[in-house]
Amino acid sequence: MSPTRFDGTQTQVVLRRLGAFRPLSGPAAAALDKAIRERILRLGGGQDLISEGDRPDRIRVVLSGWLARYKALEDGRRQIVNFVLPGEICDPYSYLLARMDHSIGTLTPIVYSEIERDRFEELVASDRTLAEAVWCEWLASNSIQREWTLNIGRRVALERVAHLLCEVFERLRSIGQVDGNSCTFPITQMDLADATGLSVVHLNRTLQELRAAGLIVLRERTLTIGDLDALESAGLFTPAYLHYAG
Amino acid sequence: MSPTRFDGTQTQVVLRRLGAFRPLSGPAAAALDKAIRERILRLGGGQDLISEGDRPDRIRVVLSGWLARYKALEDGRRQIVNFVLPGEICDPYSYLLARMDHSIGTLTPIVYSEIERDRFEELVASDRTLAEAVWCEWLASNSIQREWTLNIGRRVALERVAHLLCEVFERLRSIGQVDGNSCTFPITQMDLADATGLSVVHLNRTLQELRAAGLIVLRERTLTIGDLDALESAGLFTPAYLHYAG
DNA sequence: CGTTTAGTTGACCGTGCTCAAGGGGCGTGG
DNA sequence: CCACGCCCCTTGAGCACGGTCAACTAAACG
Repeated sequence: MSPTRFDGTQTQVVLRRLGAFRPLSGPAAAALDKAIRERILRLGGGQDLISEGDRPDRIRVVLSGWLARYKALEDGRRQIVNFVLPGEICDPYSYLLARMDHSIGTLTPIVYSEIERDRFEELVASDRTLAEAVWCEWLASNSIQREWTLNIGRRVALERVAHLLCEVFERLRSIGQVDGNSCTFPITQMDLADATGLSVVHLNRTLQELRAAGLIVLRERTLTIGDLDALESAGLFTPAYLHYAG
Repeated sequence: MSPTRFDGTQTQVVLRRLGAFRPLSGPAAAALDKAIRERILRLGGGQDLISEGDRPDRIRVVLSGWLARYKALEDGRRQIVNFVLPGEICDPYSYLLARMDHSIGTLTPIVYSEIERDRFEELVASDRTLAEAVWCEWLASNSIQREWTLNIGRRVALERVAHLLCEVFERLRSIGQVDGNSCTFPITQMDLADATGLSVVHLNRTLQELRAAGLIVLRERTLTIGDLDALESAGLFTPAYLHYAG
């Protein structure tokens, strides 16, 4: 499925993602689905959805494509602090703070939906399962954030990259976007380097190490994991921090 | 003030911290203060308040002393992913998830208050300013989390340590716990190393570099900043991400 | 008074960075 | 249609930042 097409079924990914934390009541799911469909938008790759310093005033949910939360230093150094994958809410409640403390940019072209603040608050106020699902989704995102800090602070390059690949694969699996042991992996090595705190050169060499060990095949924007157990072991990966109910 | 004494005024630090995000209504502040006073507890240094894998089921707020959120790898590597300072809420809403994804341990003896989940939910449901303040406090904690990821991923050792010292100083200032250009700094170099993703040896040398440059004096659990502007500049520190309303 | 914990220093080494160059794919314009 | 430029990936060489190992000191503590 092309990331820029919208075929009318993609709103399902949001319900599926939230449903991984709390089963949504029928009415809540219907109301959320309706709200999402009212304002579907697109954005090309390499664009900022919102930038550090902006005033956040609405909610956005990703229907397809990948984004990155990132922070940049003045001299150009950049750190991606998390990915935002399909089904995820970009910025729940962030309008409570005056300014964005980080940017959210597209890594690929995306399709997303915008929901105004008031509308969003009505939605979560109207149904407890929905409110809790949104909360959990956000708490899980914070948990991933912490795991990334551990990843960058205490894992060596090979572990670090392996861990990230395992995480992305699991996150995509939870929304039904893996096919056997393969998934789309539409980002550049420079993005991966900025996500792992490595230089592009060293990231490249680390990927080749993983390839040479038969753990992954990564080409043409597709990741295939040769031996998931081995990759998880190489990355010291355990999925508990993703907080999926299953 | 000894971190283990409770003199009856320390509940103020919580109101002060929350008030930095939203002015609390009088009744909300009074109700919160009352709830905090009902169950005051103590814990020695080097203890876990809650451990990874535990089921969270209540709220705790820190009245005095420092804690760390941390994650550990099986082989002993440890990463502190954030500090929890006086006035902060350890785990708002984390009981919505089944298991803790990280541990929270004391770096010093602490005084804290426990509030049961139901009681806490009543409190925040009863007053919008309180609910928003709690939300903001949590959002700000997430923001610090992101800054730490940037810090560890993209700043070199000297910048990294300088940044952390600036941040802690600002956080303590916001709760009135700095004295001029000095503040208590009650943690070991090993804790600092685990917070910055450095080895103890290299952290020690980095501190000495900062000392030699006249930027800091750090001894006997007290940090004195010689030249705050210079330290902030060395750490590429800007306080916007702390989200203080002032 | 012995033991433990925290801080410090030296020496050596390795992981990962920098700089530099080249190749391949792809879109664009001449 | 081909040329060119751009982006992304890859590779080599050299080096530096920061890690590891080890030993020693000083303070805290029982």
